[in-house]
Amino acid sequence: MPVQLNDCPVEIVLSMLSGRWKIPIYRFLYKNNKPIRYSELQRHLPSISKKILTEQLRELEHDGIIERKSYPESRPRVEYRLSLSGRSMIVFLDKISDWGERYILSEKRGMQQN
Amino acid sequence: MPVQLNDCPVEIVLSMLSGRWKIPIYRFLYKNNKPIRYSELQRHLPSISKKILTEQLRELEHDGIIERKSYPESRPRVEYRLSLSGRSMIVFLDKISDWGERYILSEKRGMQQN
DNA sequence: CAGGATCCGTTTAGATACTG
DNA sequence: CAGTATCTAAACGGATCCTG
Repeated sequence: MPVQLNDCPVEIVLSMLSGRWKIPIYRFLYKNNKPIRYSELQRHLPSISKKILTEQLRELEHDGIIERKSYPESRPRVEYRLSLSGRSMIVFLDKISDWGERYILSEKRGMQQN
Repeated sequence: MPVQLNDCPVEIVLSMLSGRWKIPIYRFLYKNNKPIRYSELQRHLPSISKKILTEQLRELEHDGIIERKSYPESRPRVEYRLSLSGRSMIVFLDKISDWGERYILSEKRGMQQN
């Protein structure tokens, strides 16, 4: 039997963001703030394979962070964008970023208290 | 060649917290707010093996989140506690927790806008 | 007591080829 | 265009036994 993820909200949220490409995908969708095509994501993340891109998008969609809309035209088109709740993650992502910048600076200075 | 982790601070910080037991360990050290022995951690995390516990502690120590102090007495004793910078992670961990609680509530209500 | 060493199954990422 | 399917390799977590 697998060890179940406990019910700590932090662990649940972190697990939703764990995946090699989820933050890069998030950042790209956040910055552009409009529906983005599958092929645009692929072009923007040069070293990702289709299998992985699709996998990460499916997981983000399953967790309600992004929304997917398919336009089955002669040239099939699929667009992704952040959901409202996904977009609201920025409140803590910004805090993480701030902490990270400080941490990285401290490291470079040799961790002198600051 | 491994794909390098890019220089996004969010990715760096999240990678420091990725590991099955890092948040549970963090929470225990944070809550107690004093040096905690290896065996206490082990008792508090019943389903963790020594190998994994040691691994996760080493990584947290390497990333400057916790500090390790060894007392080589007749009965060897090792204590762990959060570093100052580790303890300061609480500012974003609390935000993640808040977001998670809201997200979980929304999920239970069926994602009605809120 | 607090590990280290070894082995092993699962998960994750990636390369490549094929398809509606 | 936007995926599947298949295969391989590396990372991760865990069980078990050994040790200063």
